Amino acid sequence: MSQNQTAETPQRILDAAEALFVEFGLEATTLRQITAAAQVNLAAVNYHFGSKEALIAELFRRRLSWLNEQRLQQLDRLDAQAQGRPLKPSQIVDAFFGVAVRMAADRVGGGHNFMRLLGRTYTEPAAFVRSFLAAEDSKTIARFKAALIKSLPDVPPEEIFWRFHFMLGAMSYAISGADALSILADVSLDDSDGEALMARLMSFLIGGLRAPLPALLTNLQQATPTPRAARAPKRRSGGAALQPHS
Amino acid sequence: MSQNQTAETPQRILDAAEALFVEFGLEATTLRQITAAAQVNLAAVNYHFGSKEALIAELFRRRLSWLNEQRLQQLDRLDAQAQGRPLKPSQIVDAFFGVAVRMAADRVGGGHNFMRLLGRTYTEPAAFVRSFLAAEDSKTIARFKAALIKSLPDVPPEEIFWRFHFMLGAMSYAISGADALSILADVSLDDSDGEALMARLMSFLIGGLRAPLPALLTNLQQATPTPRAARAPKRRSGGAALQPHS
DNA sequence: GTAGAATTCAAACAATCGTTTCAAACGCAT
DNA sequence: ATGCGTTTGAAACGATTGTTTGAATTCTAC
Repeated sequence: MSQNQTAETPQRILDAAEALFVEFGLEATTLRQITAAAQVNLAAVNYHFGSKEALIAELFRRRLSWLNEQRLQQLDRLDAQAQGRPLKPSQIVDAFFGVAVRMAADRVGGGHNFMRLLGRTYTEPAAFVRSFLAAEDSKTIARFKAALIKSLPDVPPEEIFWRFHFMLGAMSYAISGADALSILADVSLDDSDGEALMARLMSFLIGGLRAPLPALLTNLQQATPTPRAARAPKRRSGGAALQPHS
Repeated sequence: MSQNQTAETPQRILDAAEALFVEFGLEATTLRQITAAAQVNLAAVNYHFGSKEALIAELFRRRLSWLNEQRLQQLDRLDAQAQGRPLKPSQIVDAFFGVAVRMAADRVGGGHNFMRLLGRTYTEPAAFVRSFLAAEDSKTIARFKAALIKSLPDVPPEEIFWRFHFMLGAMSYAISGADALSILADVSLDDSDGEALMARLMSFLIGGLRAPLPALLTNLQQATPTPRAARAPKRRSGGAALQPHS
């Protein structure tokens, strides 16, 4: 037994876990699912990684470090050839989001699965996930925000922060792609073409980033009713609530 | 005992569950947490709702029905006073996203909690959640998409679908707000002003929606390395992987 | 007040979770 | 081949999960 075929056990576990986490979520995916898919023993996860949490952390770390490395290299390249002059916002946006979307377009290497997972994770409730996400991303984000501020001297930094945040959301949903979109659209959209998605997303992002500043001190609330909680009108239609089994 | 103070048991359960789901997620939140927070007996959830899944469904239903009702009313109002002429895209966007953001600004009625939960749920892995999300939203989404298509006759419908999707993502992150933003920004942004957030988001959305169409048949891949999975370089720094307890 | 339905309560249910255990199998230097 | 550290294997661990049970309690109508 134990042919140790091509990849060693930790790699197999990471790859299997990545696919399952996308499908079922971090919490709902069990170690038994993962080890079964990876064709390794159940105890292998705790042996090689120490715990499920450590497995998740390592899973994100190996991809995020590569992703942010590429982003910073791209920004360095642009900075070098700009020779001190401020970059165009579209260049900065492309360096940050373009690398991510191109990674998401990589279906065979697993990048697609990971990016779908990552987009969801920025709003993940689990505290430990957000903590190492922040640790991995903070340096990169800081450099890109600084570049954007320098690139858009007429836009207040706080406004840039928010728009960067909005762009992250748009990218996240763009990568989640057909999953959530199939809810909304009766037609099935073709999201297999990563380059086309990239082009769509990029023009949207630039349009939003360069939009005219909001007139903050304008018309207050319009004729909209107060958004209170809807009192639940009636719960069940038919019979009483006696022992609602099955 | 059993003072049955102000709200009856099902309401108390729904309100408590809503707050806990935002904080810990749908799966990670236990019925014992919920019933303890609502100060009701553990069995009350299964008695009144039938199961945890049914509780979640009812929780989303009571808010979503109200939300989509308001959206459609707003669109009806605009349609009526437009008298057949196509609406401005900003009007349509405001009718759809404005109602949501204003609901998210309602912190006392629980709307804030729910909208944070909703934004995350569109990318939720759990199948049963997405199914009734689709059921609740499909009619509303269809009407708004039709309005947008009519409002933007020069933009291909498929492009509008995608941009609508991007807008949903931006709104989701906008509402998640300071949670995810605190990862990215060292400064603490003030997201307490719902009207200011609304203004920021709306100008971003309109800018993205009205952005020039991407030149789809342009430059192909640039000088970016192939986004393969990074081979995990080294896992642990120090000692061996023998019994890594604690 | 009393009967009967609706609700609440404490306790237990089977199932499944992440984790641990310890012996067996393996890899590899000598 | 021998010895030893590394990895795998099957089985069990305690804890926690959603759910169910059946008796007590409260509520409502007569």
